[in-house]
Parts: sequence; structure tokens; C-alpha cells
Amino acid sequence: MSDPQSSPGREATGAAPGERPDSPLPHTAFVNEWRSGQTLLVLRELLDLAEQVGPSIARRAEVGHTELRALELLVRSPHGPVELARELGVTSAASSGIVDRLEARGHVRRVAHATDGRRTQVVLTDSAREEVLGYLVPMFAALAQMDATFDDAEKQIVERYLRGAIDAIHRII
Amino acid sequence: MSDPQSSPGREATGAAPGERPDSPLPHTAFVNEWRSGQTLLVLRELLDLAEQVGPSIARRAEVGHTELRALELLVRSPHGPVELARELGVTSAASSGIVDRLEARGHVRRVAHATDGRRTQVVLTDSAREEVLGYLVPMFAALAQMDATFDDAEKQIVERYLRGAIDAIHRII
DNA sequence: GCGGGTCACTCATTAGATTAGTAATCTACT
DNA sequence: AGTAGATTACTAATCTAATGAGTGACCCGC
Repeated sequence: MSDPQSSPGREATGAAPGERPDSPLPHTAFVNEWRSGQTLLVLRELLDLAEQVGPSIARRAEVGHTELRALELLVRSPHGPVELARELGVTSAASSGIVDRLEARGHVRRVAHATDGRRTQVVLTDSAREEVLGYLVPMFAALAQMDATFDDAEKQIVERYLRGAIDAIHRII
Repeated sequence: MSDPQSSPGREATGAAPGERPDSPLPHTAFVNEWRSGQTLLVLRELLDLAEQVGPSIARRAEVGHTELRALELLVRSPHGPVELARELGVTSAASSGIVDRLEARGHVRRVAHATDGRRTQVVLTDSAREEVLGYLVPMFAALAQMDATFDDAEKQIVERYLRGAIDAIHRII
């Protein structure tokens, strides 16, 4: 997500001896041409920042990055280990380890499923819920406070922009 | 950053036998009270999505997540290994390995620094620059296209919102 | 009541990070 | 000019968290 604007390591039309002077490096050429607007730059700054949130909280909470993502899922509702694995994009073997580590730290409990003897429900403990939310709530509160300074007409414009950004990102995901 | 809205695993005022009925779980209570607006939900959807971009591209490019981040930095300008380590938030030992792996795949070259005998410049090869930009350009192009459908007054509102979001996130980072 | 599918888990291996420590080189001070 | 302290790049040993492969328990439709 970093800014590909300008590439000091290479001239736009630079050519090594023996190469054709305008050798086709289409993406490089495209990016060198490109001057994006202020709003787009701010959006990209936000997207870059968003990538740092997870790892940063995980460090402070002293859990792995994937473990934090598991905790975030578990804040919403209990999941089985395999279900977690699917949502996290890891193997069920990895998920077993994730639940082991979270259980060892007292963040979750394994509870047998009521009707299906194969299943286990991984349930967040109250203390873990409080801790996870304790990390997230300040951000959500600050976002809500910021959001409240916009009237409905403005929010509608912003929402259209944000949905546009989501669609754009979905093109490469 | 998944949605902490609603917590089916626990009643808002639920209390285990022997506990005080309204035991203080302040963050949980706060979140249970909270109904956030549509725009905020869309913003959070965007932030969640942003976290997936890096890993998804790294998978396709068949490089590690940190290696991709290094490549993104190197698209902008050459860096020394230690400089990379600082920007990536890893140790210099890890950075040595990152550069090793990128070099082995032909994505970067190590070039001796012109004046400082201690230093190495890690330089992106043209093919790697093209490849990295090839993954990013479609998204940037789509974002620019979307951005172009907004007039200046609208962009100003959006920009204020985005800057507000950046500030909010910075409170917990 | 059997067979295919699912779930949770274990084991061995691998990728990628850490800590600790080294040699080479640069820079500031006397 | 000589030297002390910083900085750079790297190596070695170790740790963590992932993978792939495979196991046994259990569910459900035929």
C-alpha cells in the first residue's frame, strides 16, 4: 500500500547502454505519469494506517496477530476451531494451536457442543472480552465522535466515496 | 477490526449465580449500548478490507508479507537493510534474511554504497518494479476513477472525514 | 447399520522472526 | 593523527506459528 509515486532510483526514460531507449515498462511509465489528487492521497494514507492497527494492538495485547483476529471474531459469537480456521484463512491444524494458546492464557474456554458430539465451541471469557474491547473501544469512540460532526447530506457523500473505495479494492482481492 | 456490535454469547445484564447482577464490564456494556450509523459501518468495512490487501497480494506474488512491504518501500527508492528493518518494524537480522530471499528471487540487487563503505543499497530490479506495480496499479487506477466522479466541494468533505478517521486511529496507534 | 463427510486434534516439518554477537567502517573529539 | 564510540551488515542459534498429512470420534442419509 505504500505510495508508488515517483521512483528516484530510475529515470522515466532512462535506458541502460545497449537497451532500446524507451523499453516498455508499462506500469512504471503509468505510475511516473500519474499525479493523484489530495483526497486520494489521504485515502491511501488511511489504508496504509489501517494495515498497522491489527499488528499494533496484537503487540500490546501480547498475542499473535492471528490470535487477535480470532479474538475479534469470538467477541461477536462463539466459533468452532474449524470455523475459525476458515474465517482466518489458515488450516485447522493452525487453528488448534491458536485456540490452545488462547486457552492457556485464559482468553477462551473450550465448551462441548450441546447436540453435536464432534464439535467444540470456543467461548471468549469475560476478562478477554473486556480486554479486547478495551483496545478497540477508544478507536470506535473517536471514530463515532468524528462521525457525529458531519450532517446527513455530508455523510451520504462520504458513504458513496467509501463504498467506491471498497469496490475498487475488491477488484484486486 | 471486526464488528464488536452485539455479543450473542453474553446477555447485556446477564449474571452468573453468586455474581452481582450488574457486574462492571464497562467496555462490554459500552459496546452493547452502542448503535453506530451507516457511514461508520461502511468505514469499518473499508478498514477491515484494507487489512486484507497486503496479505492477498503477497500470496499471489509468492513472497512473504514482510517481503512485499519491503518491495513497496523499494519501489519508492533504494534503502539499506537496516533502514528497511526500521521501516518494517523488524530486527536487522530479519531484514538481512528478507533481502537474501528477495535477491535469490531476482527481485533486488545489493549495490555497494558510493561513499560509505559500511553501507549496502538494496535496489529493486526493473522486472520486480513492473511486477509489484502490476499488482498495485489496477487498484490505484480504480480508486482514481472513482475519485474522479466527485466534484471539488464533495472531495473536500470526504477529505475532512478521512483525516478525522486517520486522527481517530492514531489515538490507539 | 453402513459409508461418506465433518470435526478436532497430533506430529513432523518449514518459514520467518528473535536475540546475541562479530567484523568492518565511519565520525567526532582530543 | 589516533582513538573511542556508533553504525552497518551480517551470521548463528533459537523460538514461534504456520503447513501438510494423517487419525479417531461422531453425524446423517441411504
